[in-house]
Amino acid sequence: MGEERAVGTPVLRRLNTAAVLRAVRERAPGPVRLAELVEVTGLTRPTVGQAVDDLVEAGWLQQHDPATTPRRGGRPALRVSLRGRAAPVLGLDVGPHTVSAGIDDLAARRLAAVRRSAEAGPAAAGRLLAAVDEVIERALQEAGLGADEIAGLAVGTPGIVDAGSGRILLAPSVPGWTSVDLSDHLRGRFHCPVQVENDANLAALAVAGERPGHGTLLAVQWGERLGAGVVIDGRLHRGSGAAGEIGFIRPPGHVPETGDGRGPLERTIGAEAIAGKARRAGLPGGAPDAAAVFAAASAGDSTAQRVVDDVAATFAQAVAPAVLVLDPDAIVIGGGVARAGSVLLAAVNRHLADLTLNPPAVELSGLAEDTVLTGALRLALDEFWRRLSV
Amino acid sequence: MGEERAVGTPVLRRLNTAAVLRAVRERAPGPVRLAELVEVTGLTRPTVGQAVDDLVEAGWLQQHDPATTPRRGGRPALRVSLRGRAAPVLGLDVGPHTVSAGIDDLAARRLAAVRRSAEAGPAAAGRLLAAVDEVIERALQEAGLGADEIAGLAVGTPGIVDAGSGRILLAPSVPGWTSVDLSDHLRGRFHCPVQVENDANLAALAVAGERPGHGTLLAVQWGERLGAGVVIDGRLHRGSGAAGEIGFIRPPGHVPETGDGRGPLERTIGAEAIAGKARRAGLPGGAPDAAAVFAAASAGDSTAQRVVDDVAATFAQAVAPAVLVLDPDAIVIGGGVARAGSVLLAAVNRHLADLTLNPPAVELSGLAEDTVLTGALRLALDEFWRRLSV
DNA sequence: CTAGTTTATAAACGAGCTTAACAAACCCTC
DNA sequence: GAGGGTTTGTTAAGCTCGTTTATAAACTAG
Repeated sequence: MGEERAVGTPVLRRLNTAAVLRAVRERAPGPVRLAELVEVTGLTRPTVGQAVDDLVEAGWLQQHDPATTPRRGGRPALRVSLRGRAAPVLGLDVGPHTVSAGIDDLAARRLAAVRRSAEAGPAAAGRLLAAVDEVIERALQEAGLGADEIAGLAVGTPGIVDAGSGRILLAPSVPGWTSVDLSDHLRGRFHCPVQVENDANLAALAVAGERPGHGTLLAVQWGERLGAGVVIDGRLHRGSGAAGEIGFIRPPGHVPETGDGRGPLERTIGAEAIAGKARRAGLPGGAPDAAAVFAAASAGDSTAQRVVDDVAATFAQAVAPAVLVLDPDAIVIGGGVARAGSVLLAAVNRHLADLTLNPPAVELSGLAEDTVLTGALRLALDEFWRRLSV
Repeated sequence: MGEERAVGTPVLRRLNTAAVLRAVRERAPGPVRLAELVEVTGLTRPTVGQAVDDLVEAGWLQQHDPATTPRRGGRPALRVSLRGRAAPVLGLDVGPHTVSAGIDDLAARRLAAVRRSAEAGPAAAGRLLAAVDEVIERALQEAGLGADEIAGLAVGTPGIVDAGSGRILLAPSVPGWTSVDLSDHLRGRFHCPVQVENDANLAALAVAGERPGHGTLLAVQWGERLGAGVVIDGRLHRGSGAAGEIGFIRPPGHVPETGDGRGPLERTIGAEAIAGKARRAGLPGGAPDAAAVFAAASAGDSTAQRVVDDVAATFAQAVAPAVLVLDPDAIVIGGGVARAGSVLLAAVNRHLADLTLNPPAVELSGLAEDTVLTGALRLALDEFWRRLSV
């Protein structure tokens, strides 16, 4: 730790080269004129030239043909861009039913995306692991890459993950999953940094990536299960490892056990519980699912509206203390329930305004199915760049 | 923003000088041999010599008389130490009833500490401001310093403070306080960085300073009012400005308004409310205050024990959602109620264990009355060092 | 008083950035 | 198509800084 040895002129070179690389990255994926880099970095032309030469040599950047540069009435500029293929990263989303893999290049361009379902049930852990290996293989093939070329890897999984070892400590939704050392398994195949992270946390990272600027964000994944991730100034907050587990908040009143490892709030306002509430409230139309309830509420059905309001109130009361302590700029709701639309949003906003000092903006996530995968790729990329600049 | 211009060899000098200063600071307040600095920083002897010369010249360090160095069988070493007086910082704690000021030197040695009471009531804001000016004057006198020598200033005040402007947005406990621009007032007298911060946040910073290492800490101030500060990896979490306002968490059940701006949780388990609960429960001994209730509970009185358990349960239920989201390593309770001792602690621990996945260590703060002042001085010092290394 | 140890000083060297002058390549106008 | 204007690239001199290496200083132990 604290290795800051030998601060001589070579360190300057490293610093400046890193600054140039960062500047190119910020303008990715398009090519950048060297003169532009001079302006942006504040370095002088010879310095930038030297750094670019080094970076091209090392494979980080690629020169563009001067013939193709747009003319602006002077000597044609040299242009460079990130050579994305130089360090692709692999992301994985290991869900209880689905496993997906994606590969992004340095500039966050998607090189491959593969998805595969895996049946649940007994021995699910084993099947999941096999599915993981398969999607990895297919993704590598699709991108035309070997495992050794991968520069970073991040995996999203349900459950609570130990930050240090990467071991999964608690994963009620996948039987046997805690006894699989996923991190170790992957490290056997890849010789790059491997990060295992809770899926809701990665989703939060993906959501934060969509939002401009920094600040505090609470990103809720609301489906059958209920989880959240906290992102502060672009960085994931892990707490002592289990941050964001809002599914285990206990709402007022008695919540019957289900024995499937779900938390009290999940059992009260998870997608399944919402359908149950509607059924008990006598919503016409047989056995509705959560989506049907929200649709009915949107259409004006007063029974459904009461159910939605009840759900929103419970949610707001459950998270209000966390909102008061964390004071996030926004709460973004994703997951299956997020497709509910504005009915739910308005109700949550209304209740939260009543329960907090500084009600955050409550929004629905605009991200589609691949949220966790996107977050995993983002984490892998972030880690990669972080290592570069240290 | 992003000014990183002109990265030439002079930057190296700045970097290395800063590294030397940091190394000296880490060994404060004792003097350090130059040879030791060479070893610690990894720089070479001539470089360290140059940096030390510069720092002595600029007044940051002072040389020690070689005659006084302990002999170790060789040429006597040059030794330097922080010249604390070079940049003292001023801390203020503006409470509703008491105002205190403190001055620390660079090495966090206390140079002055002054306290003064200010009566509440109408026109309290004006009297407070006068008291602030007075304690500042006396502290400066006590330390033998002029206002221009102060290198940093931080103020703790009740209420919610806007991070950008330093304006106080909400302060129910001091009438008229929001219309006083404290930050502006101080900036008129001092030409150093001025930070205004919520008092509970500063207390949290002080508590965090007492704890080794990093991690997530929820520091609760529990007295008549109830507030908290969140410290993550040594840095204060401000959220959008009002983080930690646990007094406004709404516990289950109806909480009558009192119209004095206190939040629902404060009205339920604040010091005054605890006494009220005991009175209503029929605790013998007339009109007890909170301390008496805790004392009776410790002594074995079952009525008092029921009250304490009720209070602890309410507290635990209120903060459990925040604990699940934040997953702090510890909750430290300070303020008047903290003097309750292990009765309260045990009860809170018990209830929290039942309501969270990963129950944090609940502890009592070891800090005395000056918690907020200590935090203010710490914030001012942190800011000062932060500015130096940028 | 000499040997050994620890520390400080000074000069030579090398790496890196900056300045400044100059060259290249292109557009436009006459 | 020749020359001026513009943007960009190239090169060499000069400066700052850290490192290396050799040498001197100051002290203790025996």
